[in-house]
Amino acid sequence: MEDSRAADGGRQRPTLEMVAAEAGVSRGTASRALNGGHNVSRRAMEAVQAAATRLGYRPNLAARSLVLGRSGSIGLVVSESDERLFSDPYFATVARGVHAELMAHDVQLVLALAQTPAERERMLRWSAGRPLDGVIIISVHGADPLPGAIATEGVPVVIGGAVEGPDRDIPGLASVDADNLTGARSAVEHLVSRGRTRIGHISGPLDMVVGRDRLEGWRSVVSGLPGGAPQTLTVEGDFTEAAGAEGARRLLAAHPDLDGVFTANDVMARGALSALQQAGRRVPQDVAVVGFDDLPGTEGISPGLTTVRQPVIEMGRQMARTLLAMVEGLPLAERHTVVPTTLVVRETS
Amino acid sequence: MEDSRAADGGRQRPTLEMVAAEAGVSRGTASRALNGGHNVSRRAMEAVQAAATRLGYRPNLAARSLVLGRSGSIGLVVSESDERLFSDPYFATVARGVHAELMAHDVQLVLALAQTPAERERMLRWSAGRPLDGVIIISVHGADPLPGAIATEGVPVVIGGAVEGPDRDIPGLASVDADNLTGARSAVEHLVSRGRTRIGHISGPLDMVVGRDRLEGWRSVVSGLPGGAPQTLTVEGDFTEAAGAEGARRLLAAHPDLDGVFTANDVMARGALSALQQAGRRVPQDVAVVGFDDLPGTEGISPGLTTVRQPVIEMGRQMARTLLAMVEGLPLAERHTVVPTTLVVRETS
DNA sequence: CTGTTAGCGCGTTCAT
DNA sequence: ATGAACGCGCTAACAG
Repeated sequence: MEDSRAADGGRQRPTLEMVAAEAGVSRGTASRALNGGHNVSRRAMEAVQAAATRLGYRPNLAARSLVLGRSGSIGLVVSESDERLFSDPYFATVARGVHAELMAHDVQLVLALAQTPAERERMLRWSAGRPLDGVIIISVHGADPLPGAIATEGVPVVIGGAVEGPDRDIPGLASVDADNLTGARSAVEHLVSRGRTRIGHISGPLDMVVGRDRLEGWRSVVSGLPGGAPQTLTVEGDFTEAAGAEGARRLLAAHPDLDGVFTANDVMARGALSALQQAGRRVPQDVAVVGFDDLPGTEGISPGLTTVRQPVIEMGRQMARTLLAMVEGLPLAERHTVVPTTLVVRETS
Repeated sequence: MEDSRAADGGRQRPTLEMVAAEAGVSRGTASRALNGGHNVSRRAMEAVQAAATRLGYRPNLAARSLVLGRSGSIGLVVSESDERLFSDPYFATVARGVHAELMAHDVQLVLALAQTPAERERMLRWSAGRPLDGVIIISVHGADPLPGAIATEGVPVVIGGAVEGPDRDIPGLASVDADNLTGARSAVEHLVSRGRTRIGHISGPLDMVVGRDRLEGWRSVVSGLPGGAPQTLTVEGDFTEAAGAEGARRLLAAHPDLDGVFTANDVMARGALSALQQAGRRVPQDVAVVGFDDLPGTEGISPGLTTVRQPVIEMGRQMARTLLAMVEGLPLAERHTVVPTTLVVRETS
């Protein structure tokens, strides 16, 4: 098979062996010259680099991974429908933070989707094969077994969001989350301080920890109010604008005297805002609104929205930093990081 | 180093060798048993599978890629800012089509971003290292050298969009595009048939072929109208809603008698729609509007919008099919595919 | 049907 | 500073 050629009608891809031959050195020297260049004479160095350029040499990453036990790339896996992935600015913002940190460390970021059970199974098999040095998983619903399963395969995992249950104790699994409970409380307390007494909540999906945490924050404050925290003051949403609008309508129907709304994210706040206005309510005079997120670059989404800011880009960076540390085998100061939030008061409250 | 252990505090990851030993067969037999199972006795088959399960064996993908010369995954690279990637439903839709087709062929899809020059350089180096069997590139701006460069490295490339210039002749590079010229013409001709005579165009980025093609389609029809196709009837947009609104305002300012607008995509149409209404124009009575795309699931974006439908999901599938064929080394019927569009008339015209 | 062997391309000892 | 040799984990080709 001396004559085996690539399917691309070209000649055989140059290997390190060929570069070495071209440069008149051994493969070992060529390898050293190309990485770091320690213990290599100037002459050899230059000869190798010239040969590599001349031949258009590109190191085969599979071979390198095999010997190094590392691929130099990490994955961002999203357990979410592609619609939401591409429509909710939250994902883009996390990705931006992760991306920024990884670029600084010269590691390649790949995004992958794992929506259906079949895909999650495939994702497990795939990542267990170690094409990635580690994975960041965001938007975890329910008691999703995927993160724990991947971590158990020996692949470091960082979850964007909180981790409950036994997964917390898996050594190869870390997390970065905002302090949703405190953040939600600050939002509702702010509404209370503004004299609001009938405060509804449009929650996130209740199969997500983030949804339950923000709901709990709301409840803990509202339950201290005269009217208490009846079921009817809460509507479950799914973080989409449509859910925000629908939620506001339902709250209004159940409580015409509604004077405040806390939504679990800003996208739903936008939906609520337009529904409230369509219902003839003035914001904030009749009903005050507070959201959650305050993502950079989304001022256009809901101008003047009072909201709870979580530093999403920085959280993304933190996820990446944590993961890289785990890949290096470094000890972590804390496996489960909680980041504080900030209330940002604007015109809607 | 007999005792080298993984950093995850666990024992050595099981290799095929260990599975074979556990099953009491040779590595060759174990390999055959695990893939396809040809020429393997029932007994051996079962023993190997049992051993693999017992040990929690996961094949090392790097090793497999190295010998097979194939990774079993392909990349979708987006030359776009993460904001647009995540905000324009077009990308999600292409991704859905690509994804669907790849899943059917059991190949893993990975998304990667290549925005800045530095990132594009890194992307070239990375893909040349063959971690991917092929690459689909969408949203190509200007005379981007990246696709051609990757193809020249022997990695099959399919471009989502048109290809101009010398890249068309690179054997390892194919493309799938809508018939933008004809599509745009049909949109404008439709407006003309509705009696419109003052038809403006809000274009896509003119550094993209798709932007220029749709503009040209508009021009070819409008230039035959009494008023001709003056510069002022065109505004360059960037496919965002804000650009659509701004574009409509500028068109209105230059041509108060504007009675039709063709936008290069539906997202901009939405922006234009609200700007027109804010300016007191009724749609379609005063100004008729036609967009481009008609992506599934976006009825909520611009209800009742007349538009030029391009079958984006199917185009995504076609990109994947084409790429897979190239990876297999199969001959292509046509390297540069052009897909027809359909005018969909609704209430805005 | 099965075991043995030969690489895939590369980084890294270990001598020199 | 350099070359020779080894092995990463796996599949395929070859004998049996």
